[in-house]
Amino acid sequence: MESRINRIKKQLHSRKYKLTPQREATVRVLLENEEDHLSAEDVYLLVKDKAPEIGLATVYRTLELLSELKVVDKINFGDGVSRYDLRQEGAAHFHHHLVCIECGAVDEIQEDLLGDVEKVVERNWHFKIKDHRLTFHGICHRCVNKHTGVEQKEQHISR
Amino acid sequence: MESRINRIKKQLHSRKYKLTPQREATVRVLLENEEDHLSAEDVYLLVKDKAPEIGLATVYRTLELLSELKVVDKINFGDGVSRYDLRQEGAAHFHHHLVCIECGAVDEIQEDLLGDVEKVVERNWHFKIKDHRLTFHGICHRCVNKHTGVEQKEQHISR
DNA sequence: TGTCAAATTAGAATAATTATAATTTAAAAT
DNA sequence: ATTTTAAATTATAATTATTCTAATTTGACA
Repeated sequence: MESRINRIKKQLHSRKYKLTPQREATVRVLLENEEDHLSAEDVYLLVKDKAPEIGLATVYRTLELLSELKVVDKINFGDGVSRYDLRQEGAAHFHHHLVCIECGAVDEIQEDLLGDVEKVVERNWHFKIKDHRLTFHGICHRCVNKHTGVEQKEQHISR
Repeated sequence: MESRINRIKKQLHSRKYKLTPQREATVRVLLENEEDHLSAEDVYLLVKDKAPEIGLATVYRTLELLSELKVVDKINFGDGVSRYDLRQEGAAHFHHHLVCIECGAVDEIQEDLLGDVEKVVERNWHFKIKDHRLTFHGICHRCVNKHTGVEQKEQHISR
């Protein structure tokens, strides 16, 4: 964990930014909650434990900065809040997500499944791909198991 | 166009909703701007020409309703606003998008390129897919042509 | 025609995010 | 060590998008 923070520190320095105590506390929260998809508000509340004097605006600014550096990705699952998701170190692309329309769980797929699709898109649409966002909406393995076949037909997306 | 509206009308009726004048005006705006990715505010301003007395809240409610019926899809490209995109009639899945990080253009891919990927996901993650969202970020064919090879390396995402 | 539920309206309220102005911090230069 | 300077932070205000509320209107149908 310390080494990971150090590498992020170097990334910041290489772009002439500093790793201030507030920024460090924010990064630690993200590392400690790598599995989750935290909103800025969520991060703020967690960071307050480490650095009670921090302001919400600073958290927003820090997350924005980390986005720029590709340390986190900003993503929106349609519930009106932006969420911030740590990118695997060195990953060229954002990972994929499985959003359960029943229980709301968000699972991650770290493998890149889009290699072939991207080749097709670049060739046929003459579009130079830099990154991608892929999210599947459906029923997660936990909820599938909870169900009989009949009930599964009645699901639909809602807010 | 009229027949398309009629079919939407039937869809509404089958769920016990009415096609009120406000709803019809909203649907017309969406049909007339099928290529675009309008925000609720955009739709509101356009609908006002047809039905000046309409309220913004009604537009939101109508768009929400059309989402439920899968006539439109609600999508967010990360700029803080939800946008509403007409679904091709009868399409089982949402279409894909190409977002240009340089000029901001959003192009559509109507073909479903995810068939194989979805099979893998359903099998390996035991996830029952109902729908998907796929967006590529990169440089569109128009901007690629504007550029020399060198300049292309300098692009990055910003807000 | 009267009744009733659904839909709409204007405007208030809420929630997320960004901007502002004053203050603090910390590195670099003297 | 002190001064300088730019960057960063804070508290708070402002803005923007979206949803809620209460009162009113509409329209199908008994």
